[in-house]
Amino acid sequence: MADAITSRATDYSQWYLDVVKAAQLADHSPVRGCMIVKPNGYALWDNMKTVLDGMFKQTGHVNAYFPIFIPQSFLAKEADHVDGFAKECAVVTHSRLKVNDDGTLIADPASKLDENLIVRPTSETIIWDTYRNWIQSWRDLPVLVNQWANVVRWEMRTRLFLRTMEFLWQEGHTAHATKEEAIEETRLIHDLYATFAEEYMAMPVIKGFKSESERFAGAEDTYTIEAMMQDGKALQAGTSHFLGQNFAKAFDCTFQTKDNTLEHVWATSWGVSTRLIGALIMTHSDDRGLVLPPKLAPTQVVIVPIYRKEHEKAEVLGVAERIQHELRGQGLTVKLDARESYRPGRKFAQYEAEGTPVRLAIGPRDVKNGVVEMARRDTGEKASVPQEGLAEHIETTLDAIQQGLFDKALQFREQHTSSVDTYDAFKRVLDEKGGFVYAHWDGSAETEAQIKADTKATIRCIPLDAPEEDGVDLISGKPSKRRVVFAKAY
RNA sequence: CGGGGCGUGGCGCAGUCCGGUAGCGCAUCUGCUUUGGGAGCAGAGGGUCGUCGGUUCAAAUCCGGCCGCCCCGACCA
Repeated sequence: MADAITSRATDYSQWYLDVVKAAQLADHSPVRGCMIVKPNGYALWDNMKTVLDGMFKQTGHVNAYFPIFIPQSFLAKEADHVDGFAKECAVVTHSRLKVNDDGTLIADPASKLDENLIVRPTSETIIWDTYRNWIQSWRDLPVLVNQWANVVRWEMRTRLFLRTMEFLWQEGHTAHATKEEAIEETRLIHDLYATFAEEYMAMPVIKGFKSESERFAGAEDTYTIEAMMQDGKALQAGTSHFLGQNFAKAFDCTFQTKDNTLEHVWATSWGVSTRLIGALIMTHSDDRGLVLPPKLAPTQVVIVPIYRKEHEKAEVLGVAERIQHELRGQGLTVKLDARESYRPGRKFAQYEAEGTPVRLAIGPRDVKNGVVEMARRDTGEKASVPQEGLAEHIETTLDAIQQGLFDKALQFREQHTSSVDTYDAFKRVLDEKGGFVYAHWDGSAETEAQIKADTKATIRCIPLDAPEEDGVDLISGKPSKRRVVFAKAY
């Protein structure tokens, strides 16, 4: 391995799980491949949801909810969609159990369903079956609906947060009168996801669209945001799909236009999932545990009181409570950890593992001097700070942490991004350095498949901002107009 | 489904080769002393060793079947 990738990366999986365990985000459940999201981890998801939900609503979207069960026949209506999802569906075939004479339980043969139900792997089909009835006229459009839900995909191999059998997500499903409007919606959400990733998660992303082979099953175009994890592998963090009229045609969803013609509606769908928790962990964490961006951290500031004697305790806790009150008054989330069963050092280590951005320690010395000790999770820096004007100081620090995390992640990505012109160089860079590799591609599925077979790298996206540049395909030698991003991916 | 590995208190493991009736670390509980970087000491609780069968005076250990899990490949937000 090149020195560019730390030793941590060679054993990334173990390290990653250690971090997760240390922070008590989740455990493996008795149900294979499913996750238990513990309160700490769920608080993080809650914060992400709140921000995203606000962004959706600001852009005119509304929430709704559709059934978890999808009739099997629905799935068959869009050919590409079936191809993509048929192999990973949980199927409900019976409606009740029966206790045998010997005490064993079986699915009651008498309760076999007339038609199997699929546990949704995604909701396009049942939603478009519904939209057919909702949409009659151009006056009914657009439909801008989002759903917060769980979905199930029967994966062969799972990985905590990144690929679980059941996961939580939001899925937006919109219907429009024109192709242009649907594409505009697709791009709007794509931008929204990128903004969320960069401004809230402090995770730089590359915006682009997918090659045909990586496209969502049933989409005409898939826009993606791709992030780089600390081991140099790519993670698809969110996708926004332009579905054309595919689902409208499959589900016969038409509307009457102003010109009194009958047309199929244009569609989009888009989603992000609990995979973002994994993305956040793998982007910022270090060997001491999680590092959370202040804008999403469930607790932004933790206060650890330190004292020996009873009179010290009264003084210290008095100041600590006053500071907590002040900071809360400024809109910060603050936790005062006054547990007496644990010593300060242990608390320090605990909140470092949990990723709390700012820690304040207050002891008799600080009380006497009118200061507190402030420690930053991202840099580990500790400083003595006056109690006077503390809230402003902390707000400034939180902003600096938020920005610092983004800058650090961006710098890491740039250090692990290469540009190559020959297949030999491509293979060498992937092998020795990893990361993102910009290279020319002739647009053929053959080249793409060949590269994947040889190197396990895939085209992560065709970047939107890639400049026009003449070049030749790595393998075929055919002309190419711009570079695409290759990487090994999760 | 192919190739490897593993099932022993809540978690992580040793013991298996060479059978003798289960142990270590962490965690938990009690008490005392501690508290500015993961406390110390003393004591306590908790496991029919994945499962079924076989061999044996005796099985976590040997033999056979089954079940489950993990890692690597094909599938994937």
